[in-house]
Amino acid sequence: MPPPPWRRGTDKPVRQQLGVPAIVAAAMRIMDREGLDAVSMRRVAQELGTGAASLYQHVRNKRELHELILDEVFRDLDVPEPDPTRWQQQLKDLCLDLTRIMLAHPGAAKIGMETLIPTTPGVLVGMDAMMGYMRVGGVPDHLIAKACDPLALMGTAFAYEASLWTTSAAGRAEAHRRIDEIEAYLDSLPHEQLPHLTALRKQIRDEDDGWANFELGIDIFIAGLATYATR
Amino acid sequence: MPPPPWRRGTDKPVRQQLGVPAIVAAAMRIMDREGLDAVSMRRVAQELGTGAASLYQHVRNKRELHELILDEVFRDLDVPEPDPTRWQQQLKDLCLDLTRIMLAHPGAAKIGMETLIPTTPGVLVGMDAMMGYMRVGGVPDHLIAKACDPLALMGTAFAYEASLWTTSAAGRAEAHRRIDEIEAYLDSLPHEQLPHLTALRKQIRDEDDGWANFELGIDIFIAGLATYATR
DNA sequence: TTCTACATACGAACGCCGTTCCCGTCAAGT
DNA sequence: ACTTGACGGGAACGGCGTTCGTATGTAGAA
Repeated sequence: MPPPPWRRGTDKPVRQQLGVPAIVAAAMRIMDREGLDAVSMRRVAQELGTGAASLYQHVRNKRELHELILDEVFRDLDVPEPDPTRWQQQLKDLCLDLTRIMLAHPGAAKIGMETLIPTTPGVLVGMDAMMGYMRVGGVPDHLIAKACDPLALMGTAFAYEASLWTTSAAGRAEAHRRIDEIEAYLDSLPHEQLPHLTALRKQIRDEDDGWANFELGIDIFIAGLATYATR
Repeated sequence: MPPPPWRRGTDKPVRQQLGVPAIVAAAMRIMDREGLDAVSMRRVAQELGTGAASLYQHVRNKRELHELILDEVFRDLDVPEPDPTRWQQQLKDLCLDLTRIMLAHPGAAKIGMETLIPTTPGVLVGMDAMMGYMRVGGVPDHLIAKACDPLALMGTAFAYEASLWTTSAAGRAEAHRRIDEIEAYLDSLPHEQLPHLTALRKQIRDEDDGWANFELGIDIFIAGLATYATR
């Protein structure tokens, strides 16, 4: 039973109850629906029915808000216990999963690239798991510290690139326009210019499936890594 | 003999001679000095002593201007003839060189990441060379088309990340602050949480040299690629 | 119960941004 | 000499991140 109207202090509804979780949730809603560029302080505030200034009580600045989104996304990562007999598969799965969750929230990958060293808990859990797989696989410690970075970078960078054109129909159209441009350019050139690009035109056009492409990239890297393993 | 002063139409000097090369040169000057974010239409126009609107006669929009910068940067790449006996070294050198020139102009890497598929001549020359090395190395054609992408992506992504903190003292300080944050966080946790991250703390802190790190990443990838080569 | 102090909410404003409109001006073609 | 069309650039539109100052609801003190 609601309180009678005359007891309400104001005709305005109850004062907004802001808070970090509400803000992050709103931001993610906007990001998934309209893309990362739409996640501005003003737009998020609007989503919550308030003004931009209010957000600064809970969040230092836009960058911090973005990092909070990234953390939220990483919480979807699940990390099985390392198993020495199939560490390569596990490592690969983790990389693919990492990329998958970023693609599930286009925009997250961009945040991942822009954030120097993500320090939020969700991200650290993922890093720890990745290191674990390499350790049980017998990759030397000094190598792990160095290999972790490019591996995570590959996943993030791929997700970033993919989200550029996967998201919108406009992006996809743009990509095809670009490929056509290149083909036209190749045609306009004497054949001895750019011979390899010319020879591989077919393969490039066929290779439409970016994901298989990426999966292979990870395979290659892990194959290289296994070369260095001692066990 | 110059015309007498009273014959001049205005006291202003001769009409500005704009043009794409002048604009790109000015933009690069600003980028190298103040970073990519400072390369705004207004700022570039100011550098040329004119208004922002004037630039739109020569350049479709800001994105196109950025791509022109990227092309200019890629012109610094030099590409030796492929040599079947040392294709791996050549491939590695190209990747490193690619990354080096991007690091020489911080901001270029960000453009490279943001640009869906760069179609400018300078970039295509680099791609062609990369494919050439793999072909003489006996990497199967269908694989080349797929491997080229992640390889270029690794270089670009690394240069991007590196330029985030290499450029300014502020960035470097930020990076160290982040590492300290992580260490403090690890200390505050029960030991069984994040065990691998904890175990590798030393290696992570020591590994200060990002470049060696990246070089190793490329090595690993090429080692993996050689696994697939038939010759 | 009334008053006070404090944390929070938020309108307004500052100085940026990309882009477009529109008009003045100059140079080349007729 | 006149016309025309391409180019330069001022002003304006709508949006941005962030800060300042003030209003407001609440919790604790008197």
